[in-house]
Amino acid sequence: MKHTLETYGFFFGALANPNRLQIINVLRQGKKNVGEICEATRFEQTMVSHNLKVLEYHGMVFMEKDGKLRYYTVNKKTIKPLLEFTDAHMDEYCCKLLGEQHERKK
Amino acid sequence: MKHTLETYGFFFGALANPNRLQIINVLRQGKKNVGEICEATRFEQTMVSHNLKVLEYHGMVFMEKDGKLRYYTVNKKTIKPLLEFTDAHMDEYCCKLLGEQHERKK
DNA sequence: TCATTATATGACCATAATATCATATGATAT
DNA sequence: ATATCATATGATATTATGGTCATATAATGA
Repeated sequence: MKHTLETYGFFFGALANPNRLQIINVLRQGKKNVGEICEATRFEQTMVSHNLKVLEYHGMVFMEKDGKLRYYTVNKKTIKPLLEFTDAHMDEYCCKLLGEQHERKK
Repeated sequence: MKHTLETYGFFFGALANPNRLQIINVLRQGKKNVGEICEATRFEQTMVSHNLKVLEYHGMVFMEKDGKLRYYTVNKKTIKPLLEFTDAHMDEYCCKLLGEQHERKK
């Protein structure tokens, strides 16, 4: 751990939100502008913009202007292995626990 | 992504807290019981127990009873590469941004 | 059995995160 | 210059998270 604990916490916090994860997921299919992300997710534009800002700040997505459009791409180098790795962990440890006690409140 | 977005979000949320990260960090040195974790972190016992529960739920730490003591170990298989990977990402993308705009409120 | 030590649990309050609403900026075209 | 479209920003209300306090459980020993 080379950085402060706050920095790590902040970083993981960016991934701790299902809506942001859905945006990431949509971007894994390829480059998309904000409108396309809204369409794919059925999220409001302002919400998407706010969350893209968080993701961009943490280097999880990159932005590229094209006229009045802004295209976003996911940082595959980071996101792909991070999620694959998390998948593997969940397969082994997490899912067998879900539903036991700690069920997240709706 | 094989699991629900909520599950991933919940998982990363467990890592989105500096105190939990500090507990993890202490456990990386080796197996410790709750009292030893309190001593090492200077955290209150109840706070440590609450946070250990979260970490254990997500398979990030394991627990082993020994008399009235409960020893915890970190799940190195998951935590070590996850943190190393995050380090590498931060070296490249994150730290150069810190302090620019999104500084976390105190 | 009772006392003590170690740890966990539940309730509560303060703080932080989040989506939404209203509005602003920026780019293009007319 | 103004209208329009795409996106961003700021404020606010609501919800979620987290630490603390009080208390419970569990194990051991006297």
